[in-house]
Amino acid sequence: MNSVRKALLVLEAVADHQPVGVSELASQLAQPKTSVQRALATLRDAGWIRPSAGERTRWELTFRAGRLARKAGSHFGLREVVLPHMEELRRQTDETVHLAVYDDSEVVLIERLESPHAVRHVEPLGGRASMLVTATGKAILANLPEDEVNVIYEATCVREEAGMFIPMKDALAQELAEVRLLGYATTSSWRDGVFATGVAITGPSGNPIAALSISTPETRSSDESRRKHALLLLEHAGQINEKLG
Amino acid sequence: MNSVRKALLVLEAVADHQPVGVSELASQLAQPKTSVQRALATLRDAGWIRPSAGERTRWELTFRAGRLARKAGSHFGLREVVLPHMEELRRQTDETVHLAVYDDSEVVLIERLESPHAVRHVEPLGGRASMLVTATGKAILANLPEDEVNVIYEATCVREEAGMFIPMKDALAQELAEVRLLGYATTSSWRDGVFATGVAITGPSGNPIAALSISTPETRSSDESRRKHALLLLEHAGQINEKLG
DNA sequence: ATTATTGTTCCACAATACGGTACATAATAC
DNA sequence: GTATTATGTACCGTATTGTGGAACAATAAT
Repeated sequence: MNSVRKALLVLEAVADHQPVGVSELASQLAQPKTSVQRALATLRDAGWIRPSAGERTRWELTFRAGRLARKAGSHFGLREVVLPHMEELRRQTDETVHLAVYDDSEVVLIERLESPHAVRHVEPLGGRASMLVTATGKAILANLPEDEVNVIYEATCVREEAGMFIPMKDALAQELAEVRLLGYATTSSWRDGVFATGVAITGPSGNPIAALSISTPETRSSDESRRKHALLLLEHAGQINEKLG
Repeated sequence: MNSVRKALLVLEAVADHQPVGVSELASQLAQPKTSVQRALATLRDAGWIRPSAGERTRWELTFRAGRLARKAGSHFGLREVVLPHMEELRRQTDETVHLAVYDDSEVVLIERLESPHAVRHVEPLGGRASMLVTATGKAILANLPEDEVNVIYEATCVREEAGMFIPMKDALAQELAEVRLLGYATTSSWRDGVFATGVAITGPSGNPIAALSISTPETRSSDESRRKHALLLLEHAGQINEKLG
């Protein structure tokens, strides 16, 4: 189904450049204008894109992808199961609680409950981050087979954004072993002045599908609070895994 | 491009039933098993779905749709532009601030900053609601041409969930006229005990693409706070529209 | 043991996606 | 002002490609 492939590529190209016209897309994708036009018409008929007002037809996404996204990375409505636990975690800690899934060698923040404190750590929803340095990312990595970890490691190196810290391969392996032992991951090297603790959420298959984390400003972080956060996360993750199983 | 249409239907069916097998999908969609299987293989190759572990092959979504969704309803990164204003609004009001887009005759909550108060209004991200009774929905409707409003009205009536309040058509028209005059919409008939004020965000084309709202428990709501919220929203919406233009 | 259901492969047929060419309109250059 | 490029859209004959019935092995239900 070549046409499907092309149509999906067109869809993603529209997402990246919206609002955008046929010709620009065609040159971007190195495809004949006619083919792109056909794909656009089909995607419009299917309700995934719409022409924005104006003389020259510019294409933009509808929210149809959003309907899917709500369910992506979540068998059985991950969010519905996890959200109550996130509320409880915040109540118990008064700190910011994050839920992230992994996609394309990165973690993606899909839900967040914020600390009530004036000083707090805020990340944008939908934001992406390296798996090698975040608490959520390392918690997930620790539950993946070694070869997949390697793939992700390489992919992260390739991406290699400026100023990004990438741990040595053996240092990472050692840390992941420790994470497996403890059951949770921590980081203070992701955002300056933020200490985070994370645990993986594994579906019924045992594969990690998401991770929960608690972030605190280092000024509010102590040995005691770190222990408390780790314990709470482990407890809730256990209950969540139970519910998903 | 019939195949594209079918593939997209399969994709959405997978989203609705994941994890799900070929046969169930085929009967669900009333399509020959072979066609569905072909579509699944293509979607897998394209990276939109993956087989979940297990003997019998069950299909589930990857997070690829999520990548699109982040950009849906937002040319020029709507969220990036709006988020700082939401932060400022919450700082100024200490109340919950919502950002919603509209899709398929409903409003969808895509970003939320919560009130620091113990008593606060919390809606789930990605949640959907009628446009006819929400502050965000009415703010958007007031900026749409009359015929589109009618389409949405009819669609909402058809959906007709149990216990859902649907205003009379002329009452709605009158209210929307008032919203156009004031520039903002209010509601207290959406969630019991919650008063909300909303304004539309119109892109460069003048079409409404999203809406901002402030929600407060009625116990904390007064004539003064309502005036304040409306003014702040209008001010910020103006600045946002400026930036988008 | 028997039956129903599932995921998967094969294949001949024709439907349909393909992309070159063409045309009209709107920005741009001169 | 005209000339020129770039853009969105329509047409059309060819063969590439998607189509769905039938058959298969393997599991689950009876």
